[in-house]
Amino acid sequence: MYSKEIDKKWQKFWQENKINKFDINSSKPKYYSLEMFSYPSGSNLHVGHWYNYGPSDTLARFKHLQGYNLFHPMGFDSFGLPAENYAIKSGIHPNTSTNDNIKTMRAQLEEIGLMIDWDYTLETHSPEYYKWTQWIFSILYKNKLAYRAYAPVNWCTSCKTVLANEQVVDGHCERCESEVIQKKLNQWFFKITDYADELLDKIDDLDWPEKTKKIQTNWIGRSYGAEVEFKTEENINLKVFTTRPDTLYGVTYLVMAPENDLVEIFTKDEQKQVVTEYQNTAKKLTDIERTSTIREKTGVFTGSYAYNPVNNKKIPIWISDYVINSYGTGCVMAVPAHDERDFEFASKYDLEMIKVIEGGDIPYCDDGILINSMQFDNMDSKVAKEKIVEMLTKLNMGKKTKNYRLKDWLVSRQRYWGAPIPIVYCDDCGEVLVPEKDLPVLLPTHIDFKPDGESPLKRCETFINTTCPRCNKPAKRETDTLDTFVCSSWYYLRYTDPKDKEKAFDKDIVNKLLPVDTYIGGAEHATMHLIYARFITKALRDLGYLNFDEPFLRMIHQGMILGADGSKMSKSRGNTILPDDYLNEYGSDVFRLYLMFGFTYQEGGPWSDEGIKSLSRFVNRIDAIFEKIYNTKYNEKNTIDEEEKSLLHVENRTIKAVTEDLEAFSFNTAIARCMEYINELYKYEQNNQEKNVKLIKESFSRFITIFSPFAPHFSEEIWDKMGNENSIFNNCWPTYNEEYLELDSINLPIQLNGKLIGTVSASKKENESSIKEKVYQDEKLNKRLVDVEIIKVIYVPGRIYNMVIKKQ
RNA sequence: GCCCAGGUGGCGGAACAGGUAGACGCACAGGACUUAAAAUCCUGCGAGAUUCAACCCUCGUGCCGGUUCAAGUCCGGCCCCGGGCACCA
Repeated sequence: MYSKEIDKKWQKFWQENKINKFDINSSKPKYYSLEMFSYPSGSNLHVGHWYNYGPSDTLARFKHLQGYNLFHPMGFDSFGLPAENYAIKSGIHPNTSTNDNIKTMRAQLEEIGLMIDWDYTLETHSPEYYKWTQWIFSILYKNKLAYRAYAPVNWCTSCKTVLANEQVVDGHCERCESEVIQKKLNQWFFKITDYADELLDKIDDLDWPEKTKKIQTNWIGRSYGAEVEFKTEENINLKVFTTRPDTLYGVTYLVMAPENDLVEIFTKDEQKQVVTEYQNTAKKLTDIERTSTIREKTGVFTGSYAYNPVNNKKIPIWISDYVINSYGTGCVMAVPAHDERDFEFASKYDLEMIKVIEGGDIPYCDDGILINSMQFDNMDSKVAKEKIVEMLTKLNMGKKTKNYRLKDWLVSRQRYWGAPIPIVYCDDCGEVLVPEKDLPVLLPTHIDFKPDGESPLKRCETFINTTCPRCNKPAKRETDTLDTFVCSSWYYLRYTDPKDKEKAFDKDIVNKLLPVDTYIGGAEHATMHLIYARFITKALRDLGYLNFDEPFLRMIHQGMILGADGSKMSKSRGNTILPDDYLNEYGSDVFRLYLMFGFTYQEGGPWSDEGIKSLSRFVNRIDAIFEKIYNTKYNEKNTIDEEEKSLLHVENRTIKAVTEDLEAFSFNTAIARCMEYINELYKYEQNNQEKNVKLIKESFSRFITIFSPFAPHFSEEIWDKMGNENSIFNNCWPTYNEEYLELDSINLPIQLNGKLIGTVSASKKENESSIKEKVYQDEKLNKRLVDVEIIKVIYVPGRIYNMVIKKQ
């Protein structure tokens, strides 16, 4: 009987016999199977961990059995806020708690029984790792892909740190859900926008969930249009970005964001007071208030005018908070007749509207035929867009351009538990990069953690005070640390040789082992980790450190396991499922089998105690039939008759289906096929007086091999009991035999006008007249065909025989 | 508001490329074994009508319509649920 003791027995065996060892020099084709690494939390593994790592281990073992040189590493994303917040509460140093947690977590991961070579592990908080995270920063810095800027940034009032745009959800912090406000600060950025086009264009090549690709596409948000310059009274060229240059003759005013630096220049004395008041009001609004589409639009006139480059029309310059300063030029040309927002604004302030596209009521926002546009009249919008931009280019008053929603990645954080940014500030030399030989810039260990809006490192004199690497005079260190997403943006590269002391990774080794063949992890990383990792890979490629374009060829998101009540598991609801409880009762394999069988992997769903019981039953059923077959003296025969053919048919169908289902991450149907085989085996065992024992044993042996990735401990135990010397994982994945895949005869559905009226027994290749004969010979079918006129017969061999009759 | 997924028995979920809807499992019911129960094994199990009994008799994949010999699957419109973006000019 299968139990937790069997898990332990084989986990020990695998370790002692180095069954999970990865050999970089193997001549077999590589398969890099990766799951998103975890944050080492203090509590035990939850169902989510099992659901991520269990099924993906099945895939990994399957690939190993198929003859691939499996690379399946595991590590820890160990920098980050939870450890620091815990330290603030408990006084326990993050380094202590993190190391303890990793120890616990690794022991728990080993209890799952994963095919992992723990020689290839990493912890992002160790100096051996973050030295190279700092190195990544250095090479980006040297190549102008990392820069420092004074800019408005997102500030989490509770975490007391800045956040990247990607980490702000509905105006709230992605982690703690506190309100996020705007602050102007000196911060570090990675120039991800340099890669906007490639990140977007290469999405098509990825075998990722369509949804995730769509989210990234929208996040990057490329729009094509034109930059148009409007000369102002002050003889300054005011630039705007528009996707609708075809509506240029309909521009009746310009609007700038209130915080735009140019506002001051255009504000006339008599408008100074209202403008300043408006700017102050706008500043006080939170992002949520300001970007709410329900809010009525507001704005004020600056007092200045500009001239439309195409017809010299004099138009007023307004400011309004419906314009976003960080997108485009922070100034837009307003066409109230053909834009809903401009229409709303113009209606409120009684501004002029000029219709330039033929169509329905204004605001008419679709493309159409131009009117009131001089020589462009009667032209279609699509053509006019090109022609008008051509003219602007000639006039030197505009050009074709594109804009992105994506902004540069803000990577600095005002927190302690992260990789220090390797920069020193010197009074003489300014901003100086710490040279590679001085890396890592170590995090000091004795520190006061209280968050006060500045990096806790700012209070650590021994850390701050240093000498300038360039001139050797006293200098001060950068006290911000790197976003933990920087650490996780390159870990899949470090895995390939995590003990390398000379470099972050070896070019030849990463080129050999990467890209990752399948990457499994949560869908919530679509606009964060998954976009950052792609960017870092592309940047490293361009800097000559590797030669592939994309880190993750295939991506799968696991769903979420809910509580038995159908809602998200939470302590407050009391619907939490603790894997440990079930592990003791049923063993790892049963727990893993249930997670694979009970849900669609990408969907997840509610937990069921009855459900896991059924998988325990299934495992015992396999055990029981195995014992019976191997320990009973049967009346033997050695012929292959109908019964044997039927067993072989189900077996080969199972091998084929399981192979295909695993490729498609359809674990539930794969296990269903295994159940069908066992059911068939029971039938054979019970219904036949004489048995082909040799055939059953061979068949079962192939079955247990394909079952081993799903239930590795149990299968290894059975394999051992069968008298095998080697591990079942030294086996080869069985291939199916075409001969037994097809049955001699099937029940061919017979239809009348597309409705089923019965079946006849036929072979898959039987000709039409033979089927017709069988139909008329069948009493019940024949009865239905009296007095009807068959107009047409559609016969798809092996599929359907449909007779079309005249309707009465 | 826009974009993307999804809606199938009492339940979890299957269904290749349009070709027997409901695989496999749970729950339930009946039977075998047992002194009995549990466990195990076997059988049945979408709804309805009809029937001594049985049946491929009718209906049925969120709703309405269409294409087709044939629709869970394709097309058009709508409803609901989940996710993403949200004044991006």
